[in-house]
Amino acid sequence: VMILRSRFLDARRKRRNFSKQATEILNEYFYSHLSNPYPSEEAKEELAKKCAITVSQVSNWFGNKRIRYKKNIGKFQEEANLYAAKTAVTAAQ
Amino acid sequence: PAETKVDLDPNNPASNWLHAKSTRKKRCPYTKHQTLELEKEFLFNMYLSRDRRYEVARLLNLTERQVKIWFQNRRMKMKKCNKERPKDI
DNA sequence: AGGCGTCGTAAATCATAGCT
DNA sequence: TAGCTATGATTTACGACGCC
Repeated sequence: VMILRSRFLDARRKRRNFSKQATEILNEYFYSHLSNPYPSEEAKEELAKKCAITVSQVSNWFGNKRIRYKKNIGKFQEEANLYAAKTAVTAAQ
Repeated sequence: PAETKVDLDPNNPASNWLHAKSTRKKRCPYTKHQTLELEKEFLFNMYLSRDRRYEVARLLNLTERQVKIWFQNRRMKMKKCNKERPKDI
């Protein structure tokens, strides 16, 4: 039991960056909802499923993204353009 | 979500989304001792009586409001932990 | 009215993964 | 590999709203 407990706690402690695909999905949502980047609970659940992460992790990601974007919009301009172009292409199909 | 003043983003129209009020107190991390004592109290009871809150605040040199909010946050944390770990070990 | 409850969040801070 | 920074998670502090 103690071993399981410590193994579980270690697993929680060891943060891993999200996969490239997951980050892609989250960014697509963020930049296509830039005027109101607040996903509903349902949207969060869908994103969580698509990204294979938890709803809490989705909430954390949006919280961090909103504040960091706001703090330095210039730094994210390139990224914003990239995803804007991408969704434009998707929409054009 | 909260509603506040106009954004001071002169060049970016994209972010109209809001912020904390300017009157908000800056977050000030509690000391190890304060946190430890609060945790001990929480272990004893998750909800604080008015008298107990006054005592804890006095002992830890926090305001009663800070203690009240700490307990609210702590309960939310506990709820979150329980949800993400339904299987008990 | 008034106080304390939850819920969702902002903003600061922490911890460390993962580059250079 | 030593730093440094980017990134995910956690910690304070509220606003909005609910129920006595």
